[in-house]
Amino acid sequence: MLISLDIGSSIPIYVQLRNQIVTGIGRGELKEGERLPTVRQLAQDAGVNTMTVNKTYQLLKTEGFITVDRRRGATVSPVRQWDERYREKLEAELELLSAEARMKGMGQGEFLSLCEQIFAGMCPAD
Amino acid sequence: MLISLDIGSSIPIYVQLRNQIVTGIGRGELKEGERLPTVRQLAQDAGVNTMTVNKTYQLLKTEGFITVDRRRGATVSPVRQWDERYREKLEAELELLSAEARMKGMGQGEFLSLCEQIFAGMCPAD
Amino acid sequence: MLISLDIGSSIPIYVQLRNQIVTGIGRGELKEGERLPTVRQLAQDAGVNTMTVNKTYQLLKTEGFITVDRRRGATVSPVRQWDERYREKLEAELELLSAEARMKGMGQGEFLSLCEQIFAGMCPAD
Amino acid sequence: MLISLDIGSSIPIYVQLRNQIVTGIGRGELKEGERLPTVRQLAQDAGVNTMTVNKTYQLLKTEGFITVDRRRGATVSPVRQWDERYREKLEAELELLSAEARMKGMGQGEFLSLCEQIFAGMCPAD
DNA sequence: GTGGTCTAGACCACG
DNA sequence: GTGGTCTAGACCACC
Repeated sequence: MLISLDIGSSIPIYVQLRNQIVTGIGRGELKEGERLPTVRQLAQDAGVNTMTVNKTYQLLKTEGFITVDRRRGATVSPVRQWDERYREKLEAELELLSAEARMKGMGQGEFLSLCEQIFAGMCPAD
Repeated sequence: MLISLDIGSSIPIYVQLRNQIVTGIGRGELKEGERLPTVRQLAQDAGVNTMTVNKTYQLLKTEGFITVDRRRGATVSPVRQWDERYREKLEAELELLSAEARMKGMGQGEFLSLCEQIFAGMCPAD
Repeated sequence: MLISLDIGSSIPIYVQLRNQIVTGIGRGELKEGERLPTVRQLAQDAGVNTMTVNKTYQLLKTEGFITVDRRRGATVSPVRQWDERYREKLEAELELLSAEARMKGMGQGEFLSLCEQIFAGMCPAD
Repeated sequence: MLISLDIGSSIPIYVQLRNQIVTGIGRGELKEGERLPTVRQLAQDAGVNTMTVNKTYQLLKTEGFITVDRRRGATVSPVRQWDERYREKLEAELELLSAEARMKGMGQGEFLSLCEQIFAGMCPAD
């Protein structure tokens, strides 16, 4: 998995890391049950402080995306059924993206085909 | 337009305001050329400082969503064609949303029908 | 003379007007002794308040670029010798432009040929 | 780097600061990758509020002249190739300066030698 | 330690 | 009456 951070972005580094790992899992680069790099390893690869990676793993654990075991390290959790709060959050974010796309002159067909292309293209193995 | 802020959210107030205004425009509650509330008015309605609203308007102006005129205040800009940077930003955000949806157990059909429902439902007048 | 204002620019309208008139004179579209439009005429053409145009003419008068006569209206003043204050102002502005050009990756040759092209091209009649 | 502000100037303080920093970089007093003073430090040195300096840094960041890193503060960005919008802005400003110089009785030779002297003299190390 | 955000209140330029 | 700027001082997130 390749990590590319955007220093100078307003998004905190630990959130950028979290997003890249989530995307990596979605893409199938990291599969269910597979181990994530150790905190120290990832910190070295990404060139950041171990505290930062630690925060990322704690966040992913809280969100239910990974399991942290003292012996086996961090592993990808199995897929779970969504809850109502997630659904609302997703809808709000899609609404914002849709509004922006409209204001940038993007039509419905184009927007939806992009959504399909990206969702379908993430994980060809599925 | 109703404004609801989540104090205590990690998202800065001026970004929350920006998002709500963008969504409001996308929904058709604010149309092209229409005036936004004055800085002071919105500040009072939302219960925040004028500088916070000012920051929001500056951001929207930089993004090309509104025009700020010394005489008439802020108005909704006409739709513009997107550029490459926006496209990349949109793709990255959709990829992240798709990955999260997958990991929450959401299938492609469900995800896409949600996208369509939200995009189509924004602005019934179109 | 064509006037094009950029509403939403941080530059005040009366300064934009002043700049366009100065550029117009430099280009030779307005010659020494020639009359400028009346305040009301220019205000109508540019779609601004007469007070704004008035302010522009007062500024140009203060700078010595035009003469305002109650009977003949505003006319372009003859060329004058520069003073030390103008020289310093010009140098400061050129230094800023040079610094920006350098940081945008522009070389000396390119910068100077642009200067020459613009200065020479302004007023072919000279 | 020495900062000298003109209180009472119509140019906002945060723009004056921006201009002086840009000129400083152009002069070679601040080199690529070098750190700028912290917001608080510069605020104290210049005798202005931290928010004013903050605004300056935000502006420089938006313009691509500096990078703001949560860890190391602000650093001078590497030189980038200019885009079309910058070119147009530069041309408009040079046209205005040329017109003013003409009306002040400055000849082409004198104007161009001044341009050369200033551009060449900025950064002797190059 | 850094920058980022926010407030309350003030003053000013612009039109 | 509009937005733009600035201050003084505070608190917070991030690393």
